[in-house]
Amino acid sequence: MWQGIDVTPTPSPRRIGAVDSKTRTQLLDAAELLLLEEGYAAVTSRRVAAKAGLKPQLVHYYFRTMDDLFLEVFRRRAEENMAHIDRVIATDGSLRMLWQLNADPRGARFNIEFVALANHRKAIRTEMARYAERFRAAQLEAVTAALHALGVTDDELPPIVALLMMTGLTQVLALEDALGVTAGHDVTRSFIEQAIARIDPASHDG
Amino acid sequence: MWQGIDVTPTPSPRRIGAVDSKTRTQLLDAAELLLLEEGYAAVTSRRVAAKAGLKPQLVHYYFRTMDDLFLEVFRRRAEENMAHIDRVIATDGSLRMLWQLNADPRGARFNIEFVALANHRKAIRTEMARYAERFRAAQLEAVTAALHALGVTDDELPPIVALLMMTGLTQVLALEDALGVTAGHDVTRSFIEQAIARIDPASHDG
DNA sequence: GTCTATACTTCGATAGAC
DNA sequence: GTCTATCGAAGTATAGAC
Repeated sequence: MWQGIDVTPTPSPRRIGAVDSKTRTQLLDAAELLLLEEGYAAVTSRRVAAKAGLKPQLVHYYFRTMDDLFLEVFRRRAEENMAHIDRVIATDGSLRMLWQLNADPRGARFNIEFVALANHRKAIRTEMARYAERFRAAQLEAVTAALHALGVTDDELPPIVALLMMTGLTQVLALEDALGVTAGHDVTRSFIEQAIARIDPASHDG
Repeated sequence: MWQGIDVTPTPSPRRIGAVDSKTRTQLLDAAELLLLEEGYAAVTSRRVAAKAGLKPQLVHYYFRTMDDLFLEVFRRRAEENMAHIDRVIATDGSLRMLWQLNADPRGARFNIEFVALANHRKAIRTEMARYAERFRAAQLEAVTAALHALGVTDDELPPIVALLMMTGLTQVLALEDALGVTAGHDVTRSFIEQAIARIDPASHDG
């Protein structure tokens, strides 16, 4: 299990609540919901507490700073995603499955907020980079195996290019969807699915 | 010229500074810089004013609300981008040029912040959607013309798919770059450039 | 181990002086 | 047309009571 790395320069003398506390989990849930619904700027100690039906000061009892809270929200989701990816790939590492894995719009939305946050919070940027590399490695391995198994050479289409295109495309679709701009999305999705079906006729939907 | 649409429900009686004021421009510049450097959460009336070397209350003299300020920052950039796109396409609408147009990392970064902002500010979401559609239409027209001129049929590669893939790819490259994750980026960029050179040998770099 | 009283800072916004 | 004095609400964080 992932332990989390404490990078506190001089450990604060202040006391922090137990990590297995039910209240702590409620605060994390509330923070995550708030982040998804209203963006990171809405995740303040007062609003998180209000959403959880608790006193604002409890946020700072369980999390030394707001950054610590953000980090925990991120890690929790990231670990879950990582496990999900590993599970799916182990079961069915087909191109079709890898496409579906990336096409989840909820994950994309979560991403948008954290990327923006990472833009100006060093601790979060570092943690995101760490997970981004793990996600990338796991998916690249699967894409490489899938393409090679189908006889696609690196000259025709390098696996990393296929992966980055897939990631970029799903990201941009999710992003525009959030804006309410969806022209051409269906056409694009079915084109990709047909392209996958063409080079990998064996894998098909349930 | 774009006029801007006032959607104020009941027009506030409060007085607002002239749009051609030099001070107003200084505030917009400061806000944009702050947004790029530290993210939207750093764009507060006090910090914007401090960066411009002015009093905080001036922000609310020139902009009724902080949302109005954000909208103006966005519109200013968006108009500039739109003009740039139109100019480039009119001069050279080749695939190569369209790729380079999207590959500008500064624009991508600006985008990230505003997408995150748009996630929970309706007025900004609406304005972003409006411009997203204009950008899309202009670029789609150019991509369609370029592909058809090269004999690429819609069955082989629909223009909207090509455009969304290009947009997504450049976005994901910029985004990862900001995180410090750049593995495979160079390989991908040169693969795309070679692919463009292959189907469009006439267009080449200066 | 859990929670609360409280300090002090910064926020957006307005009313009114020049 | 331009700018300032000031308000009330909300922000993070700590020290100490239970």
